[in-house]
Amino acid sequence: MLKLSKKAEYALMAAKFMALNNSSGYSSAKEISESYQIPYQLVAKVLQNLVKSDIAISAKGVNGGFSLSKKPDHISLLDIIKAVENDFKIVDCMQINSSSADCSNFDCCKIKDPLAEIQRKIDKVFVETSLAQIL
Amino acid sequence: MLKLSKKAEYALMAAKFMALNNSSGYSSAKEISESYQIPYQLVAKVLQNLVKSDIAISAKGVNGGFSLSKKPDHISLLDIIKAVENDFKIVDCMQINSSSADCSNFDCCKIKDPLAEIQRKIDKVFVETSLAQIL
DNA sequence: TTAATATCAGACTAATTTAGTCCTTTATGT
DNA sequence: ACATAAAGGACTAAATTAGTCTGATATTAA
Repeated sequence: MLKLSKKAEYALMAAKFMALNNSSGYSSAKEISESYQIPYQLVAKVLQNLVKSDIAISAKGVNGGFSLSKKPDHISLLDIIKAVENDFKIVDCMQINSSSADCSNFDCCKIKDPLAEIQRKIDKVFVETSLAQIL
Repeated sequence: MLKLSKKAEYALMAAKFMALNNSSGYSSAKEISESYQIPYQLVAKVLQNLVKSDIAISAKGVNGGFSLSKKPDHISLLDIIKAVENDFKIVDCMQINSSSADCSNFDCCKIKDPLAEIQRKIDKVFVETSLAQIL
């Protein structure tokens, strides 16, 4: 537990691939899938998520593919991970608008506030590391 | 994802309970389960794990239960979490003795080393927070 | 204008992990 | 003896994650 999902891993790898191969135009899902041995359909989904989050741009058709929309040092690991994960929280009640409907311990929980602080520190780790730093 | 397990949450809550009720001798699994609305069997397991990791001591029989073996400021959140989780790693290959048998990307993975650094920072967050700080 | 390539998108299935339960045994105090 | 409580293992249920399938749309090149 406290594990990154495969989607998050693949997103980081795909982003790295695009950063390294930026000069040669678009990188296709197939290319990335083959060179990193990642299931094609999965990495394709992940790349689409990156596009939706404005981390990458895409081009359809022959010679199409994906390309980063920003410089690697302007993309944090948190940007990338949040593009593919809908909840990057150590406990459910860290979600915005969380209430007692989401957690049976909501009202009697004694560790919420300390965990919020932990959450903040973890976010910080991922915000402070840029894609450029993992190339 | 990147979520703490319920076991980890319950372990933190149970540890906090024991810290707060230290003066009144042993805290039983039943007591903790009822006051925090945690399934009895689960918190019992978690408490047994804390004993195995020398974070708590136990006493069987009437008036028995569990009690912290150290002062709260000498117990880190990582101590508590590791007592109930066997892998507190953001990716599988951070496990000791990990090899290409555990990850199909082991050899071609380009994000291993950077993630190891992230892992180190996350561990630091949990090591540096003591049980005393969440009371 | 047809064929090939590639993204987009959603539903679906399979696999794995996590959460929770049940049952039996062992120990201890009254 | 009896009630209480931890120890421990096997098991089931629920939820999440990983991966697949199918079809649509857009673009380039022959």
